[in-house]
Amino acid sequence: MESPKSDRAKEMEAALRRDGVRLTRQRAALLEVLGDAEDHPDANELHRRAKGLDETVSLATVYRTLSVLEAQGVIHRHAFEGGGARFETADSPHHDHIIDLDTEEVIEFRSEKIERLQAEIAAELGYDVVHHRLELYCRKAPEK
Amino acid sequence: MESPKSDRAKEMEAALRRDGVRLTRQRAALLEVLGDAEDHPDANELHRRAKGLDETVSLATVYRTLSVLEAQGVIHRHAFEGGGARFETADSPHHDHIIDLDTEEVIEFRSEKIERLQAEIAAELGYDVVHHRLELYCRKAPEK
DNA sequence: GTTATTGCAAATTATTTGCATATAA
DNA sequence: TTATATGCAAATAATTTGCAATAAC
Repeated sequence: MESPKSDRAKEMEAALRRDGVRLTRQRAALLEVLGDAEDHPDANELHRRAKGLDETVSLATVYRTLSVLEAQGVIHRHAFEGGGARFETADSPHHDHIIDLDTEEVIEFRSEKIERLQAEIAAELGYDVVHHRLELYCRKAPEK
Repeated sequence: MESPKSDRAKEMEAALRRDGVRLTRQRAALLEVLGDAEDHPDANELHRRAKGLDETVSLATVYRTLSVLEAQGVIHRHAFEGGGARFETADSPHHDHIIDLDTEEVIEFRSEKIERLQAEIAAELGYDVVHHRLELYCRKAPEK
């Protein structure tokens, strides 16, 4: 096998068509790049990668398409500390993030317990949680 | 009583002096405003309030002073969704935030359980939490 | 009297938008 | 064909910075 992830690009493509959004050459390149991404790139990095597939993609189109995809719920936009927004496909179940302060690397995790506690706390204060943001800014623990 | 909070301004003043930072007229105004704030204002709002005490305070000085205070750990800077950074004095114990999506209002809460779980999760993945960010974006729950 | 601090205006960074042209459906 | 999308360059928004003037200590 070679690029098992391109299925994600196809799924995103389908979501666009479903909403009557035109699939341009530039968008196809961006979808491919998003589908292949194993990390959490920012708009600039996505632009850089997309240009590798189609030289004509402009940064403005990257931003515009990211907004469309986000509105469709196909990708998620994260505003981690420092720098601009970073993106990931929305096909994996909900999770929160650990950000390695030294490498900028992002690790995903999920905790049912924390999810539950959040809802409980909000409820006690008379609120419903619409969405949340839990980010742990971390350093590698010293060798045990 | 009238302004029981101004003690906070005095404490911040002391922190500045301790580090040999000069207490200018403009900084005094900002400290007063920060000390009196019961909410989580942004730089612009702080500037607006500070000008009420000293017409000569510029927005640039507000930003510069906020940076100094943050570096000293005297105030905290929060980057909630949408708009610019918002600030609060650092004298209350650590807490997280609920942001009311309809009013922009910020409610503070604290959960030992969540704090503990965060540290556990990070440890399992080989990390130490340096700091974190937990924000619940909420709407008022419908009447029971 | 020094040296930090100021206001102002210009610079930065990330992102958005107006407009004439190109293109997907 | 025709409305949607594009690239480019200019516009925003939040924040930072260079510099000559000013004011803390």
